[in-house]
Amino acid sequence: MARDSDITPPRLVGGHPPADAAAKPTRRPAGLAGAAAARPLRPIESSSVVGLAYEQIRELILTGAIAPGERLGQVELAEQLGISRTPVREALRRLAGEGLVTARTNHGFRVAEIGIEEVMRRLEIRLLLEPGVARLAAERATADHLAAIDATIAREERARDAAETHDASRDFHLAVARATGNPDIVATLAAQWIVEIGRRLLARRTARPDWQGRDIAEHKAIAAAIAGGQGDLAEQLMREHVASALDHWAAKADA
Amino acid sequence: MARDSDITPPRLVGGHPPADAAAKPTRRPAGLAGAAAARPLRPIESSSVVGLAYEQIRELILTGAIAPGERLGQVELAEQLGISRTPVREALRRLAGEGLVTARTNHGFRVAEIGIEEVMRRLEIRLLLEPGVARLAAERATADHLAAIDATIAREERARDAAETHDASRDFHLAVARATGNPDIVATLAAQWIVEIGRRLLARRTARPDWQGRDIAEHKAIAAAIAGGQGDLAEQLMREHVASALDHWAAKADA
DNA sequence: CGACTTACGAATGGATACAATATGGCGAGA
DNA sequence: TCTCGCCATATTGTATCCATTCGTAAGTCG
Repeated sequence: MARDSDITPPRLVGGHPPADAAAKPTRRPAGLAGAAAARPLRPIESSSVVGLAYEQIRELILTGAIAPGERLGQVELAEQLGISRTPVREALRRLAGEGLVTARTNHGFRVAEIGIEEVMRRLEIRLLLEPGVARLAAERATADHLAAIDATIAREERARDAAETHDASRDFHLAVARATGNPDIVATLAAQWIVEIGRRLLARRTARPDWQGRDIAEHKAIAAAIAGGQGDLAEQLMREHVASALDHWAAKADA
Repeated sequence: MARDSDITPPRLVGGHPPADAAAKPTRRPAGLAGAAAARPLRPIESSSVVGLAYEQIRELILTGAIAPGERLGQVELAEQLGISRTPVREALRRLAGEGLVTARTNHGFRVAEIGIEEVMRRLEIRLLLEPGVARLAAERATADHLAAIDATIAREERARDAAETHDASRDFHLAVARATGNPDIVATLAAQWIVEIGRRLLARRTARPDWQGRDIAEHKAIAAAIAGGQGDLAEQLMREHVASALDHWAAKADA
């Protein structure tokens, strides 16, 4: 079959994947080479057309190429992807399960809208989850986990635009979650970012001049607390960290 | 996650989905009449065939009619439902998105397995979330919310078997989550129950003689704290409530 | 002149047909 | 007897086709 392009293999987020080994920070093949170690053989990434369509449509949505609220015509997508409508529909259905698109019978699929109030709802979930996650991470993190966390901070410092900054920041939080050893926590937390479509709302946030530097500083403090096994401190720092983001958005909502 | 649209119906509540009207005869009788009857599947005879197929397959999995790990043959399901494979596939893909079934390309769909360690991973998420949820509920609950919470406790007391008890107990926790006013919290929490396939593992838990009564008593105490606006107390009681469940399963895991 | 009706076109939902892949049995050879 | 390789069959994956519904806009009546 048309194996046109190398695909992004295991989805980072979404669904409830059973195993988490091979933790991959982002879809960049670069970086961590020998970390796998455990099993020399990795299962083959089967490239079904559905999977490819899923990846591509997802990327279109996440990069903002298709705006929130916009219609996702099945024929149009199928033609552009060079496939038939059937796999497109299944890919869309899968995206709907993740909340990236909405579906109404006989009305087709649309890119999910997201407003400030929804961002705040998600942040509230993070505020409930992440302090405890940080505590667990401090109690359980292995050396590999700590290295992975540091790597995301390094990426954050190297980031050159809002999108990279956002991705690295998100991956920091997911790396902390991974340190709990509970893959379901990672999946649940990752779901809170899924709907931040297009990273556009975030662009406004990161536009605030001092934000990025402050974010990184807070991340470093949290990482240090985790590395030092200081569960109470990590919990408290993470709570303040997420709460400040929530406050920031709340202020924006009023304006 | 769950947004409106009929593709994402309520499905959080205990009972069966509401009966749908609009009986529109399918234009294809497709006579393999006597072949069915193996499973309690009734042919679908309404619009939105995917949704209905989803409901029925989901019910089969949740009630344990199809055991975890068992294969979900597309043709078999399609024939028993009296529809074609296309909507069946889409329903299965949607169930895969929720983690109820697993999908491997060219290998078909299977009912997801779940073991004690997975139940514990889910409980750990609940342990992170629910204390804070209880606090928020105490701060925000309206009279309607309180009534809904009480209703689930009443159902719990009326329950006559393990399945009813389990459903009512789950609905208590979801009703508390609903009192936070954040629907995403409800969805996130609900996802933690989704994979408790067949309520079978739970049957063993509820088999413990004093369990049900103790559960109800704890629920009542939590509800009282929420109704009284005692956020600290509600949080603490909920933490102990969930923690005891986690301890219980941990003990089981050792045995 | 405006609101309602009604046809037409386009796109979705579902069914069927075809292609590709895996599963299981059988036989040959070590 | 066990293992490997091959073939038949069953099942999944994808494409194509038909029926139905929705959106739109022209057309008609008040």
